[in-house]
Amino acid sequence: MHRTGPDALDCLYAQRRSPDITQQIPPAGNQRVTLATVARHAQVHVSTASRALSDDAAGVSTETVRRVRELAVMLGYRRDVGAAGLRTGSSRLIGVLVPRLTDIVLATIYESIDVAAGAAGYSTVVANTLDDTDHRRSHLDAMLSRRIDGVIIGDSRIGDTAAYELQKLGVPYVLVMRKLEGHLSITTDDFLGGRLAAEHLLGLGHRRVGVIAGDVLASTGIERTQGFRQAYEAAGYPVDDRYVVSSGFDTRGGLAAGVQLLDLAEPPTAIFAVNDFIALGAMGAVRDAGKRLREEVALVGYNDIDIAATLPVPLTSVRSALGDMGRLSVEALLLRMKGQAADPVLLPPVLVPRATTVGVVH
Amino acid sequence: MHRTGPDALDCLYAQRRSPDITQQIPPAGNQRVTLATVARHAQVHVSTASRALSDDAAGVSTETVRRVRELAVMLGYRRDVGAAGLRTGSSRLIGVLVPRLTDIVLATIYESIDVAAGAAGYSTVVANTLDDTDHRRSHLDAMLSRRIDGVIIGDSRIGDTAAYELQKLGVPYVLVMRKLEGHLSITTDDFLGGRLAAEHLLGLGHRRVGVIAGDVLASTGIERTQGFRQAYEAAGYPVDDRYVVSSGFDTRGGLAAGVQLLDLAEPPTAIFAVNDFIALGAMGAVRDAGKRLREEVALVGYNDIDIAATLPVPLTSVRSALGDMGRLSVEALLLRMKGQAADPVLLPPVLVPRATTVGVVH
DNA sequence: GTTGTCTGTGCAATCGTTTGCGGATGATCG
DNA sequence: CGATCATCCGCAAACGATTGCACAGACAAC
Repeated sequence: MHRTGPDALDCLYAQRRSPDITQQIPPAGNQRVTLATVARHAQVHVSTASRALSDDAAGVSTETVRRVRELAVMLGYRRDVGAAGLRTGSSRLIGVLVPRLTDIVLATIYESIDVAAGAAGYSTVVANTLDDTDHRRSHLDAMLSRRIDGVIIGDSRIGDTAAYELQKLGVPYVLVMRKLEGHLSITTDDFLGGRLAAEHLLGLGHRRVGVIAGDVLASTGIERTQGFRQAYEAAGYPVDDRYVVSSGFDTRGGLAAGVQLLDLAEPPTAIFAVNDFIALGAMGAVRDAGKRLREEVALVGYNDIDIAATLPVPLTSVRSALGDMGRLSVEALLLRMKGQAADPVLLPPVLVPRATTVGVVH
Repeated sequence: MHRTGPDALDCLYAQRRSPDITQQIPPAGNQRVTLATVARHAQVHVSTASRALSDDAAGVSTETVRRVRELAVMLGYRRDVGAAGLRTGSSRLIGVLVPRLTDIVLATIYESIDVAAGAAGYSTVVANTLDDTDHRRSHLDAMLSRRIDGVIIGDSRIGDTAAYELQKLGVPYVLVMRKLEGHLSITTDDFLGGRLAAEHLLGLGHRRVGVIAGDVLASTGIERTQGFRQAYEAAGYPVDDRYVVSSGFDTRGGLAAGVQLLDLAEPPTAIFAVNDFIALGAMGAVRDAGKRLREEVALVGYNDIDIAATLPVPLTSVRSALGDMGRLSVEALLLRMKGQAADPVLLPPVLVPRATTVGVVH
């Protein structure tokens, strides 16, 4: 037994009543039950069995269909979709590229993609690309080797070639969450979201504000920042470049960027973080600077993930319909896979005010 | 164009310079390049080409290997792993069952699984089972239909049949994160983790404590709770049943359970939440009850996810080596897939004290 | 010169499924 | 009663790769 625990007693605790779990018993002498097996039992040709089991059992008598299907379940037959795909040319597999699944936003989108794809009879494979070209390359290669039917790209960045490559290969694809000039994408209106955040803070009287802008190559961060700055400029309070810092999309990045902003000679009275995790990191920075949230530094996040509402100081955030994005991206992809045209989608965000910006929590 | 935004201008903003992105251009008149294509160009038989491209190009002259490989990349050949799998019987695919990917803990484990599997030449498919029998059934079915080579089960619950079914089918599998009596599992020592939390709170003088125990059917919640209660009992302060409430593993569940605990006639002075998301929800409950964290209600979480450290009030948490769990589960599964025995693993957790329990933050 | 070994290659079967085509059967119609 | 037609089913060829086996040629040993 592999022991790594500091306490042998505790290590033994778990498995002490289990006799032989380290060795898995191989299957009994049962052969794999294939279409031929079913056909043999039903006394029909394998081609007939295949037709009988297909969705529209055309050209097969109802009696035969009944018999074949009954035997199929009795024998525990399971169609080999790989073999079927070899013949039909379709793997019934949709690939999904995300920066990382530990980002709850992408995980949420992926969940809804998987549900929608499943409803349409497709399985999904997801790849963490870590916003890194090599990872994306190798994962995309692996997907193509499995003859993926279509790809949903959730990690596109400016200058990224994945979308172009798929276009060239003729593999249907759709972008979700992040946009890329010239490619079909299903996103929320990040520009508007940034503006909403700005208008909220403007209405509260904040004039000197900072922005934690996220990845400079991701359209989300770019457009949210643009929308925000544009609204502030229009109001007559342009945001100085020194008050806009880029960052990773995670807590760590938010912390570092928050520290940077609060270290300014004249620190901002409010911070707009283009994503809730960044905002969470910024909270840490505010705390470390010995300042109080809202009273001294207001904070607005983006996406309104679940935990935003239950934090010790609930976070004001711009809510985007993540589930809808996922679902709609699948719909668009399915259209393209049928060779039809699909429309880009821009979902409207909504600002949810909470304690990091306003006194009264509702 | 599909318009859902409240502002037509903003809707147009995104795609205004893109002429024809709704319609994807189908591939040019190029045929799929298959092994036969490469063989033809290299003027060898397809079997020779196959051997030349395999890892140990045994029985092929080095000159032929060179020529075939060169042509393969030139022609953009990509081996169809589905077709290969049909012949070899191996899909080079590992299935992963998780309750949900929006749970950062499982997402982290899955990430490390995917990395480790990738390094061994396997792809992974992940399924959200939502701790629901039907979802697990259908996802597992889909995986088996793709002739998965092995399964990593991260969502097992007491009474669940997935592991038994795989055992019966002879499909290699390993449990991760959660245990199940009689099945090989790679976990952290949850019992010890619970004890660590208890000892920490005992040392701080807390005598009347509550536990938010998570899912009553998941070994993680069960053992963490057991370890905790046992330590308190051993110290002479048994935890009354009314102070132990079960919950979902998410923020919402933690909030509800927290409210329940704080509504008791004599509310606990400290709460042990068996997972950080639950702790996050409990934070909300503490806030809603108008109490102060630590001073009036101390809080200990579990797993030490990234955000725990940067919260406005940083969360004391029991850290478990999530990445190691994922990696080790792949190692164990690979062993089993080779028909060898693998040892169960119990990784030691560590308590990280922070502001929700102790005054001095370091 | 026969036998033997070794190396490099081709042949053909195989994995499990789908599907175009044609044959057999029975019903319908004129 | 013969022609026409629909219905049901089997045959065999794919799909793209892998692999046991045979064979041809080179070369060495006896």
